[in-house]
Amino acid sequence: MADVKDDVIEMLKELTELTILDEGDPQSFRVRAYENAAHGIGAFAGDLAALDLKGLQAIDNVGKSTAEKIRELLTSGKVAKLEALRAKHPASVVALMRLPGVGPKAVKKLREELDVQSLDDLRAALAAHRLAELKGFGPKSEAKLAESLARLDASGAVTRTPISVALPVANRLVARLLEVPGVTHAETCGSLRRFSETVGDIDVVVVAKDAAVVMDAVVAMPVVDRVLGRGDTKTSVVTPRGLQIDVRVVAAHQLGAALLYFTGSKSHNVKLRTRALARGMTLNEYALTMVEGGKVVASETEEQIYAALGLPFISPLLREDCGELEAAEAGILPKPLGPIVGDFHLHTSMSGDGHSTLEEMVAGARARGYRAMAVTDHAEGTVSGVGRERFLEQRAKIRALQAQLGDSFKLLHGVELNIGRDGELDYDLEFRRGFDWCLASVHDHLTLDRAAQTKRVVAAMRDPTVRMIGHLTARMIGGRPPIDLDSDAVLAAAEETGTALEINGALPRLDLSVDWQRRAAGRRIDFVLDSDAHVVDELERARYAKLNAERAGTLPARVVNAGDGERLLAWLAAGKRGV
DNA sequence: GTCGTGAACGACATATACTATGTAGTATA
Repeated sequence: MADVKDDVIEMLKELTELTILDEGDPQSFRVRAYENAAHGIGAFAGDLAALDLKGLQAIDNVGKSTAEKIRELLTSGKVAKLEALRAKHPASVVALMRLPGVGPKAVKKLREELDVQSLDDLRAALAAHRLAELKGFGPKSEAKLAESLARLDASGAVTRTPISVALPVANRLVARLLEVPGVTHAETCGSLRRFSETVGDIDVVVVAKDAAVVMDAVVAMPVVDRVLGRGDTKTSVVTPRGLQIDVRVVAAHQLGAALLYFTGSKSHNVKLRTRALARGMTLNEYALTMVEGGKVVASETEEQIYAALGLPFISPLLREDCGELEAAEAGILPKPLGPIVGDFHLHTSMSGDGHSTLEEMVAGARARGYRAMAVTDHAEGTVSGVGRERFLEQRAKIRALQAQLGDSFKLLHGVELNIGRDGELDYDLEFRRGFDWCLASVHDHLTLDRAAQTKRVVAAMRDPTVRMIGHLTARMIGGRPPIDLDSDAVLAAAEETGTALEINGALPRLDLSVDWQRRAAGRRIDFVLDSDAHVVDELERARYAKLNAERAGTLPARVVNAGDGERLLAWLAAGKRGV
C-alpha cells in the first residue's frame, strides 16, 4: 500500500536534492517547498492514487504545481521537471554532493572551474593537486576529500540505520557515559528518542561538570572507529559499521533546552522557534530567552519551555510536525496509553525458536504486573511449529498452572497459526476451537501480488477462531518490504469480522507501522500490543509496541491491553464479534 | 515552491557548532 506514497516522496526528495544543486542554496524557497510537500505527503494517510488535482491540493503544503507533478508521476511514471533537472545535473554530479563536507557551493565551483563532473573526475583532480588552485580550498580540504573518497570506495553508499541496530548501540553508549566521572545525566535524543523506524545517527546529550573529560571518554570508547570532529562541547564519531554518533555536553540548568533541540524533529524545532519569536522570545539549545533584555525565561526542563510558549508538554514521539503543535494549542493532543496489562504473542521453549520455559514466561509477565497472557507457540505450518500432541500436553500444563495462579492472572492457551498461500490455516476448525486464543500470521509467500495477499489475509480474518492477525505486513525494517496489501479491503475486513490487529513490538518489525495505524484510525478496529518474545527478557518489547502506537496517535480506547486490566478481561471474555 | 488575502502579490527566512580558511561553507536538530 505504501508503494505509491513512497514513489511520490522519492520524487519530491530527488527534486529537493537537484534543486539545491540547481540553485546552489539548500534553503531556497523552492527547496523548502519541495521538502514541505514531501512532509505533507508523508503525514497523509489516504490513497494518493485515488485523488484528483483538487484532492491532492487539499494535502498540507501541496499546491497546484506539486499536485500536477504527482498526477504526472502516477499517470506516466515520469515528471518532466525532474527529467530536465536530471539532464542538467546527472547522477555522477549528485554523487559529489553526497561526500561529507561537500555541499552545493563546492560542487558548483568544482564543475565550473575544474570541470569535475563525477567522483572519478574529482579523484583525478585530487591526484593532480588541482584543487589548491581553487579559492576556498586548501591542503586540508584536499586531504579530507581524498579520505572521503577512499571511504566511499570501501563502504559504498551511506544508508539510514534500522532502529533495531541503533537502539542497542545507543543504550550501551549511554550506560558507559553514565560511568564517566562527573557525568550526572546522559540521554539519547534525535530520531531514536522520537522512536523513528530508521535513524541517520545517534544523538546523545550529557550533563557533566567538565566537558573535556566526556569528550576524552567518548573518543576512547571501543565502539569508535574514527573521530569526525571534536570541539569543546560537541564530538562526532563513527562506529565501524558507519553509524555516526554525536555527543553534546551541556550544563544541568540547560538540559531542557538541549533535550528539546537535540530531539527535534528539525521542523518541530523551527516551528517552536518561530512561535517563540512571535512572543518576543528566542529559543536556542541553551535557553528560551527574552529578545529584549536577554532575560532567560526557561531552560531547565522541556515542560517549562513548552509552558512558557503557551503549550502543554508534547511527547517526543509526536514531534514530527505532523499537526502536534496545532493539536497541543487546541488541547487535543493524543492521550498516552496506560500501562500494559497483558501480552498475547509470545513463544516458549516448546517450539523450535523459543528459549524460555512456560514457567519463566509466566513469571516474567507477572513481574511486569500483567493481568493476562497468551502462550502462542508456532503451529505445524511454520518451520519451528509442533504437532497436536505437544500442544495438548502444553494445554494440560497451562491448566494446572492456572489452577495455582488463581484469579489474579489469566493464562490463555494460544497458538500462532500460519496463514497459508491461499489463506488456509493449520489443523482443522475443531482443533483450533480448542485453543483459548488464536492469532494468525503470514510467514511465507511474501512476494504474491496484492490481490492474492489481500485474499489470504482476509480469508484468515473470516475464520471464527482467529481473534487477531500478527505482524500483518511481515516487513522487516531495513530488510524486507511489507507484503502488498489492499489496506482498505484489509482494514474493512478487520472491522467487519471483529479481528484485532497486532502491534508487534519486535524492533525489526514494528508491525503495524505508524502509517497503517493511522489508516485504521476512525474504524472500529481493536489493537493488541505484543512482544512476540522468544525469550523472557524480550517481553520488554511490548513497550516498544506501545511507543509505536503512541507515535501513531492511536486512541487508548482502541488498544485492548493497555490501561485497565478488567477492561481487557471483559474483551477477552466477549469473544470474537459475531461468532 | 505554498499560502493567505483578496484576485496579483507579498510573505515565507531558527539558531547554532565546527572546520578550513581568512569570510563562508557545511552540518546538526
